Amino acid sequence: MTPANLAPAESAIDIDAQQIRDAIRDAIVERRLAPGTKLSETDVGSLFKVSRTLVRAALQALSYEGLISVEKNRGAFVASPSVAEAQQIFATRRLLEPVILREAAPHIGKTQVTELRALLAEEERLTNQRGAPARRAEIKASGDFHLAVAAMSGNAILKRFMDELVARSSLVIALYGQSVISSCGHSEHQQIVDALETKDVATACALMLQHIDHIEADLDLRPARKGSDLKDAFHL
Amino acid sequence: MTPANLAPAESAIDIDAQQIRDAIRDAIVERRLAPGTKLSETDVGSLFKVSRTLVRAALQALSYEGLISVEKNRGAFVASPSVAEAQQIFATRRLLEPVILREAAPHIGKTQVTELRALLAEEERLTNQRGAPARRAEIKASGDFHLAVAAMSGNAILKRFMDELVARSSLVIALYGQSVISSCGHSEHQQIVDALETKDVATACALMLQHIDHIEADLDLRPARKGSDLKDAFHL
DNA sequence: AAGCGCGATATTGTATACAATAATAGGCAA
DNA sequence: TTGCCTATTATTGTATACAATATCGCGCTT
Repeated sequence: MTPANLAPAESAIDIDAQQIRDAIRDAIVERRLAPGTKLSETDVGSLFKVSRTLVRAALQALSYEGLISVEKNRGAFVASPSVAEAQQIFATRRLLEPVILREAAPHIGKTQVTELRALLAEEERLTNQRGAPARRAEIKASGDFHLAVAAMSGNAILKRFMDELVARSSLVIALYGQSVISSCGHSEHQQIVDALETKDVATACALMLQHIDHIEADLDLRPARKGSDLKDAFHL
Repeated sequence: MTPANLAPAESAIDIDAQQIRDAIRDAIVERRLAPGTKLSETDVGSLFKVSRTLVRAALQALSYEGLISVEKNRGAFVASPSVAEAQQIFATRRLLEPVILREAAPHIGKTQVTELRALLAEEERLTNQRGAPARRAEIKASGDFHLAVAAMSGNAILKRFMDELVARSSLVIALYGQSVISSCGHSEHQQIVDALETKDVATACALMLQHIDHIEADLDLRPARKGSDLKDAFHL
């Protein structure tokens, strides 16, 4: 499969590695590229009208983020996190997000609440809209909420860690998600903002943990899936 | 300055990007390469007897880790974290290391304690040894202790986050450290292991925070240093 | 003498060419 | 027909060539 669904409107002249990286990352996060999809250097290159050099740079960067895996002499593939990796990703989010919330809380005033509510509004708008593009935008918007909170912590390092975790979460949801319905309960984000607005950090943290639980509850993280249990797959 | 102190014994045939990256990272972490040092692509390439292609790949990877900064059309330099960055690095360690400790604690049994004590013994051996190479090894060993604990958490993602933080901490210490003496109080590591051995996680966390405080206390993180305050520098 | 501008030089950015490895298909033998 | 082996093809890995940009030094001007 040659991904023809990669470059939205990047026909602007003079693409650089960073833009390619962002375009591919967006495509992965919005699930236009399925886990396992091969990203051939020449294909991607011709798509963006650049040489393999820049493509390789972009792919290398994405592999560092854990969004693609490059196999020596075989090429780059959109990552398919194993069950174990999926569990680690969410375990890490459970550990980090409360910490981030506590860090961010002191910096959250009227301005920040307004900013977060704007994100919520956008989420809601997308929820009420139908069609695949809206679903994709919704996935991204849902992640953006978590990232916005992380940014408010004022700690760029934490923000970067969350960038990675949110992006990889999207992959996990693509692989193991069951309900087609939105990945993130929108109302839960709302409740978290409410708690933040009243400076009730403890409640906000509790809600965040519940929220992550709910996301993970929608996942089917049973061991199978890895070819080994073929008989099991047919037996039922 | 062309770094002649980079490749220890890498004359082994067929170096790849990963090895170059590791060699440079070690050189940075062990402070054989000072912050601000320029890493010219051709120089590094001829040093390892590879083309610029591989060097660029290695440099790109290191820039993701925050160990070097690449300026467009100007080249790559060993990073010199600003005061603000330095503070964020340590702030993040203060947030993460207790979390890691709590995660690791359940997995720490006799075997793990033995492993940690072996690291402590190595640290002590180096402390009692004189000469620059021993000092370098000591810096690395001190970081290795923190990384070993992170590894015991069983969470590869947390481990990777700590990899980055420990490496960058080494840069900060190189830049802002005052005492020439060892960066990490060795006895503090020992106390932490003692607490872990008795499953006293709360104490271990408290000791860890104190430990980080002590490291940071040895730093001179006053704003100056950035050229702007020349008059201040001479005034005193 | 100091400052400015311009040309020479060196270094990085990108594309391409070549080498090495893996995937594929076809044919041969059992 | 099935299985294996080989030749072919395609793709990645690495080096090199060329283009673009920045740096440095020289000479000119004021």
